[in-house]
Amino acid sequence: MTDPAEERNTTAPARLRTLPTRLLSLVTMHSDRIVTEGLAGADARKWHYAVLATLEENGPASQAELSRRTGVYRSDLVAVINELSARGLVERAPDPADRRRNVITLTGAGRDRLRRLDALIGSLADEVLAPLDAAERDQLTALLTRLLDHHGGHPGPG
Amino acid sequence: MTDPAEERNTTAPARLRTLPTRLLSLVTMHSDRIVTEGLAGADARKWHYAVLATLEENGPASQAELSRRTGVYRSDLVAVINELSARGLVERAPDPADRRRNVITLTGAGRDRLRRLDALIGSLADEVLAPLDAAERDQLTALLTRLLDHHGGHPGPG
DNA sequence: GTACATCGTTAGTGCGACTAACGCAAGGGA
DNA sequence: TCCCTTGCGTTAGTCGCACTAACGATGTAC
Repeated sequence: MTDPAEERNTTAPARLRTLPTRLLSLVTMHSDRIVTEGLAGADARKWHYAVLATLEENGPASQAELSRRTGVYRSDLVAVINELSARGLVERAPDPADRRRNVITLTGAGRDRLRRLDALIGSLADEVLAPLDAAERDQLTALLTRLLDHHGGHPGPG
Repeated sequence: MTDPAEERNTTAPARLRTLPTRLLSLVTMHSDRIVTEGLAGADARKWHYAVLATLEENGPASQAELSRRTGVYRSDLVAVINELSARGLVERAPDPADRRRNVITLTGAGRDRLRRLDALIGSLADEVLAPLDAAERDQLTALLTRLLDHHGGHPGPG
C-alpha cells in the first residue's frame, strides 16, 4: 500500500452508493461519532443534553415524562438521572402529590451546563454539516423532519 | 391513557426537534428497522445484499477487497460469506495466484437472489421515503451524498 | 534472508436499543 | 372496603453491531 490516497474506501458499487437507506446509515454513523466524541470530551452524552434541554423548556418533570419526551427508555433514564444528579446538574426528589414519581428539577449549575452544551452541540452540528450552506441545511432539516413525522416521532418507548 | 393518539411521543422540545444530528439518528433508526425487518422476512441481511451487489458489479473478489468496498469489517465478513455460501449464493475458493486469499464468486442462484433483493430493497426504500416525491428524494440523496463524501465514505475498515 | 505487510479467522469488547419482571402506589369500579 | 388495572422507578439481562486484538500463514521489499 504505497499510495496513501488509496488506503481505504475503495469506491462502493453504484447500487450501494445511491441507496438512500444506506446513505442515511453511513452519514448517521459519522454524525453520531462526531457528536458522541465531542460530548465525551466535555464529560457529557447525548442523553444528558436531551434531558437538560427538556427540563429547561418544559419545566420539572417525572422520569416517565422525560422518557416520553426524549425517547430514552425509562430503564436507561435511571442511569442518566444518576449521572446528572451526581454532577449537581439536576435534582431528584419524590413527588409528594404522587408518591410513585420522582420530580426531576434543573439546578442553576444544570442551566449553566446546558448553555455550554448548546454551544458545543452547535459547533458539532456545524462540523457534520460543513459542506452544506444555510439553505441546504434547512432543506435537509425539512426533509428529515417530514420523514420523522411520517414514521411517528422517536421509535423508542411509548 | 384513554386517548390512543396521546399514548406516545409527547412532543420533544424545540431544540431537539430541529437538531439535524438528532433528526439523522432518529430517521435512520426508523429506516434501519424497516430495512432490517424487511430483509429478515426474506432470510437476508443488509450485508448480504451489499456483498452480492458488489460481486455482481465488480466481479469476483477477495474477502479483504469486499471488506473495503462494502465497509464491512473483514472479521465480520467471515460470517457473512459463510451464510451466503451455505445458501449457495456464493462460492469461496482459495486463490491459486495468492494463497493468502479466498476468491469469492457469485453463483447463478446468487444472481437470482440479488434480483429479488433489488426489488425488495426498492420497495423498502419506498416505504422509508413515502412522504417525499421524486424530486425531494433526489434532493435528499444528493445532500446525503455530499455529506458522506466530505466525511470520507464509510467509516469502517480502512 | 530477514523484516515487514496482507490475508482469513477467532475471540472478545463496548455500547445502544430494547424486554421482562419486580415492588410500590394511585384510581376506578363493584 | 377489597380488587383489579395501570403507571411509576428500578434492576437485570438480551441482542445486534461497530470495532479491536491477536494469531498463523503467506506474500513482498530490501
